Amino acid sequence: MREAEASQLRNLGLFRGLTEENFTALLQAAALQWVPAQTVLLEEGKIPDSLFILLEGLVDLFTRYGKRESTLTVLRPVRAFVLASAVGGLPCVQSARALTRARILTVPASLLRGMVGRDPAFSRSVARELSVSYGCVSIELKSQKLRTGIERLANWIIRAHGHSGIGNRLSLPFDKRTLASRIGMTPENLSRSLAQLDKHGVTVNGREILIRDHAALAKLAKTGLI
Amino acid sequence: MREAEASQLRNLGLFRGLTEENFTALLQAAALQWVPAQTVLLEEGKIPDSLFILLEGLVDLFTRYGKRESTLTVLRPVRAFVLASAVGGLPCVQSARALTRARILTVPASLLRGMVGRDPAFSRSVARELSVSYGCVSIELKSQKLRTGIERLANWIIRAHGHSGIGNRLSLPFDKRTLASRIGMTPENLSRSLAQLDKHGVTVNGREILIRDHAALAKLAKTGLI
DNA sequence: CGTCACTTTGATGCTGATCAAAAATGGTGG
DNA sequence: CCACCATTTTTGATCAGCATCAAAGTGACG
Repeated sequence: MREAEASQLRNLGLFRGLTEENFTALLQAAALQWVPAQTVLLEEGKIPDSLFILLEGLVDLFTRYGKRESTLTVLRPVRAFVLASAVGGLPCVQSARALTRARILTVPASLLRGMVGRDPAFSRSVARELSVSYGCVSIELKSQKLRTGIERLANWIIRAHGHSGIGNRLSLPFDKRTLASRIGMTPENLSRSLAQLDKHGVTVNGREILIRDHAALAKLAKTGLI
Repeated sequence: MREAEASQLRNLGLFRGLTEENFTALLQAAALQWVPAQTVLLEEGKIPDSLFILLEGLVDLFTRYGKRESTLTVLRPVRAFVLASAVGGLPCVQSARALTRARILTVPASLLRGMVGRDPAFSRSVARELSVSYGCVSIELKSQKLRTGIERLANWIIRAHGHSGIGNRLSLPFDKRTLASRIGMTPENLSRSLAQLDKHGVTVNGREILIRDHAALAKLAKTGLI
């Protein structure tokens, strides 16, 4: 593992409280790999035997229902995932696949469960991380129940701009089909909604998004509510 | 506190691993009360200074968005809630109100946070409880994104029948307006959907539900998927 | 027995899904 | 560098699901 990666891991909320000794043990037991795009990392319903940590690339957490499919969220580095299942020993509630080529670290779940019992600081971190995840899914659920498609889109753009925008510009990190699924609409409707955003201060050109009028967009998104 | 209540608490997954000493300390610091129906217990966005435990009655976890409102879930006893916010020290992502007269125990969040650091068994329980909650919300989100209204209704009936059905009968535990909001539809549509269920082996009469053909209902709900 | 809240029913319209097909895009090999 | 192909995206037409509005029916309770 590269130096930079180890220090990124160390700074991850989840591992910051870990003793040096436990952190070293964790790195010893962990496996590092590059996986190609579209690699399925784990499947819904299975109990994972590892915790996954995304170091580079994007990972899609999705679910299937018959022949329909929906992406629940797209993870960016550096981020641990399936923590709830790995620590709780519970079946995964979603599947995961690499959306791009991705660098993944896997840590044996048994090791983690042991550490949670022994290292109080770590168990606090785990509880905190799970709390944050819980909050994120809840917010997503609220968004799905209370907002219309274009409102969810506006919100997504504002949040995406918040972490990867440059000036008043934003470049879509993945294709529109995935974005549509992420937001909870069909690709056709996403296309139409993006066109509609012109009336709300946003210009779209391919994957490039220009936020001409941030206030108008925020008004559509009803930022502040929820 | 009554004997029965204390033992119910002791058997709650969250507290089962607690040392006798810590459990006693927790009871010492806790406050017990009856609250009337409609009491707002906590509001979205605030950091709760207590963990709540529902001992009797029903509690509605809901959210507002402008003038719209949606109930995210209805809790039954015995169940702890806002654990994520209380332990993580994070703002609540939903509001809570008593749906009926309810018996509520509150435990200072500071006490809990201390225990999470000191008692490894308890921190494991917290992590497990949070994992389960995370799973529940995720399943709810998937249901919302992938199922139609009547499918969600069928699923709700099957699950409700699972925990409070008697024979092939089920009595709605709260009014239809709340159920509609819980499932994610309008009261009008719930009414129509309930009527439609007749074609799927379910007879509805007021709050009484008769499942004539469990297989047909399960087929509609597509149990097994997800 | 009247009032009030809840529920049902009907009519109508919007939001978003589906189907079909054209247009744009991006990658590949000649 | 260009032509070709596959894939993604857009556009248009149509349809289903669901919300909204209005009004009638039902039931609980003082």
